[in-house]
Amino acid sequence: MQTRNTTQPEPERPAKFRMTRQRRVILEELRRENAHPTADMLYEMVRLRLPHVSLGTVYRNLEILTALGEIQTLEISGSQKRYDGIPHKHYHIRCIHCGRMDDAPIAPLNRLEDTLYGSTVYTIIGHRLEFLGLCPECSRNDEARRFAETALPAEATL
Amino acid sequence: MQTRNTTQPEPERPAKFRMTRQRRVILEELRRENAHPTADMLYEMVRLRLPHVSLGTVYRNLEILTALGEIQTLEISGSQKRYDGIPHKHYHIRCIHCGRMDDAPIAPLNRLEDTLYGSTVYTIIGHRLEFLGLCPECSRNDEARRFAETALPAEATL
DNA sequence: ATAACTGCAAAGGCTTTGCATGGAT
DNA sequence: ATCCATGCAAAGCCTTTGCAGTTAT
Repeated sequence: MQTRNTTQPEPERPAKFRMTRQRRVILEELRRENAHPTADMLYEMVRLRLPHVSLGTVYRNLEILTALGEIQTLEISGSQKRYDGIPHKHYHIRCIHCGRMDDAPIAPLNRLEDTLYGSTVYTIIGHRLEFLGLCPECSRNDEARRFAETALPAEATL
Repeated sequence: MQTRNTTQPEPERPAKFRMTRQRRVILEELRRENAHPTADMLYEMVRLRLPHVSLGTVYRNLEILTALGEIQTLEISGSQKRYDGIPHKHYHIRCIHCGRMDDAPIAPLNRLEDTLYGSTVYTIIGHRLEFLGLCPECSRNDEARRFAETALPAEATL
C-alpha cells in the first residue's frame, strides 16, 4: 500500500542563490510565454537555447523560483502543474478540452472568505478560484463541444 | 520526452452495469464517510469488509460511479484525487497542512461567470472554487501554523 | 455465449531525488 | 575549500491498463 505524506514540505531554499545561465534562461522563457506552460513545455523551450539542459534542472529551478516569489506554480486540478511567470495573484481560466490556460480578466475577490467566518472549524487562509471553459480553438471543434456538454456537470462548480 | 495528451478522455461507461458486491461496498463506504477520502484511504476502508478487493477495482469503480453521477471525483490542486459520496455541487475547504477536506458552508456562486462575459475569448462553462486553511487539529499545531504563514502567499488566491 | 467485472501485476505519466561532476566565491 | 548547481538516470508516487479467470444474464 502506498501511504504518502500529505503534508506539504516547506520548499527548501539554499542559503544563497546563483543566477546561473540555466536559471536565467528558464525564468526568461517563462516570462516571455504567457501560456502558462507545463514543465516539459518549458523544457522544450529552454532546450532551444540550452540544448544540454535537463528536465530535472527545469523542475528544480521552477521550485526554487517559486520559493523566491519570482514565479508561481499553478497546481491544476487533476493534471500537470503549470507555471506562471507573473508572481502576483490572479485567477485563471482553463480549457477543459486541451488544457490551455489564460489569465482570467477579473479582480481577486478579497472578501470571499468573510462568508465562512463563524461557520467553519477551519482557520481560513485563502481560496483558489479557477474558471473552466473552452478556448477559442476548441470552441470551434465539434468534438470538443460535445465533450464539454457531457463534462459540464462533472467539471463545473466543484 | 514525455508528451501526455492533455485532452481529457470521455469517461467510458459500459452499456450495462452490475451492482456487484465490490461496487456496492465502495459506494456505501464512501457515502458513510464525509471526510472525502483518497482512493487508497477508501481502499483500506473497503478492505475491512472485502479483504481481497484490489486497489485497481477501487479506482475502476470510482471512475464508473462518477460517470454515473453517483459520486464526485474531486481533482485537488496538486495532490491525490479525493472522492465525495455526495453528487450535488458544493465547495470544499482543504487543510493545506494535512490535506483534510470538508464541505464549505457556502452556497454556489451562480453568477460568478457573468463577470467574464465579453472580456474573455473562452466559452465559459463554470468555475471551481476551493477554500484553503488549517483544520482544527493543524490549527493547534505550531509547526503547521508556521508552515501556513510561509505558505500563505503561495497558496492563497491562485 | 456474451459481456461486465474482478484480482493481480505491470506499465504509465509526472515529479523528485541520488550521485558524481562542475563552477563560483 | 566550500557550497550551490547541473546532467543523468533511477526511483517514487498515484493512477491506469492488460490479461486471464469469474460471474451474472
